[in-house]
Amino acid sequence: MFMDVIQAARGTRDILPEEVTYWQQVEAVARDLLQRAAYREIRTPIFEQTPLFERGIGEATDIVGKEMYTFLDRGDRSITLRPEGTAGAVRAYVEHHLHAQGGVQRLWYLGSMFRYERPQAGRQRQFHQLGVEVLGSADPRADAEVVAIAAQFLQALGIQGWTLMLNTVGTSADRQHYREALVRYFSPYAADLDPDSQERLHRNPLRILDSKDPKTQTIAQSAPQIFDYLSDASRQHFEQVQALLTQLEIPFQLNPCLVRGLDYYTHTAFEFQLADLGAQSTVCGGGRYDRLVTELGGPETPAVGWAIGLERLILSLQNLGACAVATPDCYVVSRGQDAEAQALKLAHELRQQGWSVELDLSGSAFGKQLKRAARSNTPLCLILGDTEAQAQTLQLKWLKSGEQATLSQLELLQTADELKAKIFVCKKAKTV
RNA sequence: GCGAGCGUAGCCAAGAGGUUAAGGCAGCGGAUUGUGGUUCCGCCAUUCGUGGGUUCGAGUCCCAUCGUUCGCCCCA
Repeated sequence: MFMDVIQAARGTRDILPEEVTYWQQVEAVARDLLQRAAYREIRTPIFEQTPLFERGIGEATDIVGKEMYTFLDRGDRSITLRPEGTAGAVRAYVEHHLHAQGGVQRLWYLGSMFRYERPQAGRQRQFHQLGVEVLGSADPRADAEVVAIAAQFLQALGIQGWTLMLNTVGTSADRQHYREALVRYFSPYAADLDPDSQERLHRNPLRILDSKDPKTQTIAQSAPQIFDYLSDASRQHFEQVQALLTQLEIPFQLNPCLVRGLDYYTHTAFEFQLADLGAQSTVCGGGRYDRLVTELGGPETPAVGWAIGLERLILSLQNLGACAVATPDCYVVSRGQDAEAQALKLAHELRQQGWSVELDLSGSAFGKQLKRAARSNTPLCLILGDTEAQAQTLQLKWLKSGEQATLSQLELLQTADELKAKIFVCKKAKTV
């Protein structure tokens, strides 16, 4: 090439047509499932005022501390590309007084999120999340419903072998007591902890629990458990969630080390993990966040939700094998000026009747065009040459059997519905 | 942000300082000037991510830079 080719920015990537098939499948399954569960889609801006995330996610979190795409716009406002979806959804909920509609609001969203991180497989700077939020219910059934929908979603996509990790982080009061206990427990071992954990001892001792350092892990094994520091109400909530999941036959694994990274979580915390994703095994993370709505200026509103990382989900889906690609109903081949014009018109009219039609534009020999028709996997091929153009006819060719007949163009359009039924049968036979 | 590996055509890939840069897939053209998935033939990188340097000589060595992959941190 003559010039340097400009590449997609670091941590971003193009989703090419072949892969888009997977995205469409995921989106279709999500829409269907969420609609059946009475969730309503919400679309919020891709950027927000920076303080929304600072307040909502928490100043001390890594996301706010070092991963946000923040910049000043031309009016000197601090703007941030959303690093997650919950803050924006809750902001909209508060701003538009959705709580005034009363009852429970079930929302879902799907879109791009942005975090300034080192890219890896399953981790981009621009990535996509599907998320749900149930606002206005403190009932453990809401926690269970949300988890159940995530499980159903994975199941509907044919993803097996996930592990559901479950924990509770209690209320902020519970957590405060627990935190103190952890500091008391870990302090004598401070010198034996890995450097990261030493640093966390006073800043965020809960995080020490999921350190990957072997020595730290050994020490953490006998650390006090959150379960012993829960209030009766918190404990009861967590036990009910577990009972409900058991009743729904959703297997889970209690993981007292599971600590979610965002400040707003209370009570239930959970993660769905997939074995085939390497270091980025968490495909879905969520939990209850009873304090966030008031934090953002709304009325006291308990809430629970999750987000699924679509890139990771699709990586796993691709490991399962190919996704069915939609093939056209028919492929139109033509040669010669009149025939080419008539073929274009025919394709146009067939599409108007609901057909999906691919028109060969190459102008190359019939042999080449037929070759392409065969490769396109379509059941039917229409052939127009000079002879057909003059007689206003066409050759109708079934590619699998090779059976071919002459038909007037008018006749084709009149019997399009019957033919379409036959095409449907051919396609079905192929996919079986 | 830290550590390590990698970067040769649209894709996979040989190449280990000596020079016309293997091979396969895909693509395009032809054998077959109006009929398909086979076969055969031909074409398809003045250049090895980019920029410097070492050398008589660099895809091969060195440095930088960009990208990518893996791990850490963290998260979806």
